[in-house]
Amino acid sequence: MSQSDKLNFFEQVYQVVQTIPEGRVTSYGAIARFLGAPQSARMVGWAMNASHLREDIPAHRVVNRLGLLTGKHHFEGTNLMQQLLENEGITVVDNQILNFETVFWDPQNP
DNA sequence: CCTGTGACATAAG
DNA sequence: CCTTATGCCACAG
Repeated sequence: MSQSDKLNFFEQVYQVVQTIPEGRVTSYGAIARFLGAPQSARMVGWAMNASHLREDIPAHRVVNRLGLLTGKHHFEGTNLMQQLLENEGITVVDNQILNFETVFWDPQNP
């Protein structure tokens, strides 16, 4: 293997995001760390920004480490991200996920 | 090639 | 609680 042994960073992010089960969420840092770049969480966010180019990317399940819906403005409307999360049984108040640690899903420790 | 930008994380004051 | 600053890397222009 020479060229495809290492997938693009974006692809890796999408792979992980698609693995997030319903009713669960994860953080950019957790994904970055899973990919071996704990200090490159921004790349995850950047990948999510381009997630609209992909399908089946539940970006609403990815929030920052505080459980804050920092990227909700990238969804249509003003509360679509929250609606999607609540639709999966996640409670969101003031753009923040309640019981974040309870619904948190670690790609390295499912 | 260089610069700006970004849905983050962490540290410091 | 707040704002700054730094690191990290990919991409657009």
